[in-house]
Amino acid sequence: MSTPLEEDVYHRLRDMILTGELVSGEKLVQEDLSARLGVSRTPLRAAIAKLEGENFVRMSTRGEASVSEFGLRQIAEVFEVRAVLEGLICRLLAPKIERKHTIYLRSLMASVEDAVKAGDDAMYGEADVEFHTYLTKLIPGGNLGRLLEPVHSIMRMSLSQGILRSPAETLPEHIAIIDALDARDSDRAERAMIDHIRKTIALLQEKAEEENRT
Amino acid sequence: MSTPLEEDVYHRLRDMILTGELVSGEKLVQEDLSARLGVSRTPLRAAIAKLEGENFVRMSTRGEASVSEFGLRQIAEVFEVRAVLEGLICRLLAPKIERKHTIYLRSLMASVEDAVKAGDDAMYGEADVEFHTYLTKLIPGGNLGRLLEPVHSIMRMSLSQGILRSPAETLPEHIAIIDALDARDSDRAERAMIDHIRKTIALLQEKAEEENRT
DNA sequence: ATCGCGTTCATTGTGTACAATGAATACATT
DNA sequence: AATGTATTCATTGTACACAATGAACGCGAT
Repeated sequence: MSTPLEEDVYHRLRDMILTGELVSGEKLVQEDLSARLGVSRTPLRAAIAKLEGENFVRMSTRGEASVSEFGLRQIAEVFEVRAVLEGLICRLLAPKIERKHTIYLRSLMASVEDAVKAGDDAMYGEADVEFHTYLTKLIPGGNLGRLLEPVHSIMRMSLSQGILRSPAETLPEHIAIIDALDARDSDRAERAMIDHIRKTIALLQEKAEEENRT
Repeated sequence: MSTPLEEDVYHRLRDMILTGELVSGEKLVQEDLSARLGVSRTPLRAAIAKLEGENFVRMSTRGEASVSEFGLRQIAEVFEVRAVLEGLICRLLAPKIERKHTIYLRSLMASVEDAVKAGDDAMYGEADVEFHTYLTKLIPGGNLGRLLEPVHSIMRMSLSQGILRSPAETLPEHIAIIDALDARDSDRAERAMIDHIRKTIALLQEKAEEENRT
């Protein structure tokens, strides 16, 4: 029992939400879930409380927990936040970023390009997430990082639903960000990152409208 | 028992952290706390888990919970986030803000000015928080608002420690923000808010250095 | 004196039992 | 039939008891 059950349950529950195994808005019945996960209600409640703090779960006025709603509209909202926060990251990072990091990111992008040319689209999304989480993890202190972790989870979720722009669009944008970082230009890096994410937001809003129309 | 004990305990615990009754870094011993609050460990643990999700509490590798560290340095970090997020709020709000809101904010600032002239500095901080939380609550959906709630708690904490700039500096900045909102100028409103908060950050960093030197 | 070892002790993690609450259902009354 | 009312039932909230784990401490061997 090296790892507490609570933590395990927390991760599993979180994954269930992220993968859509637990659908948005679905009620979380403690007894059912504890049976399903093979644990008692006690660690489950702890996990739910933590998820509630992270806003993955909402509590009704009664005491009923339900999965927070993550429709296209909500994802767009979260991405607005993501845009300015990751912009901030670039701004803070640019003045003193080390070469090895930008080199790594460039190589990551190069490998994506190769894979896409070879017809392997699967790894593209993963590399996209990696690009953004990598930058986040470079910030010392990790306070900002902790704030962005749930946001990146949502990002992963959104692209598991097939919501993303083509590499042909995003790759040059990523490169532009790296270039600005290499140039130690805080303003340009921040701007490039914000523009990059806002273009995805525009796509999300388009899709949301389209969905509403039907 | 209309309100669940968990929630009550959660609020009390949170306040204890915010008011400094529980000091930064202090270990949270469940038995002690439950005795102190007059409840069993069960609702206490729920509250701690939730606070952990909100990053007010950190868990050690063991299982020991401790109050997250909020020194000047950390507050400055949080304020960086606050700056871009509240900037975003202004950006989103500006295009369609209603007159009555800006009128209210102006009257709030006017009353502060009067109070300060009369020598009442106490309400100044409160009005400052009110200014920022009011704007936050204007955003529909409340997703962004939930994200900023803990941040504003920290803001309140910081000024209970007497960390703030004089009204002579900040009042004109607040007015400038309101003006930009009234003009429906998103860019200017965002910029004004960010500049406003970053000036406070500069003060925080000054203080932090000064503190380190001693 | 220092290092290793075993024993206590403090503290957290988990399960289970029970209380409390609100919702759904069935029933009676008009 | 419709409405109001009592009763069951599903579900959460709380306490408590016990298990498990790691730390502090003392004690003996070298």
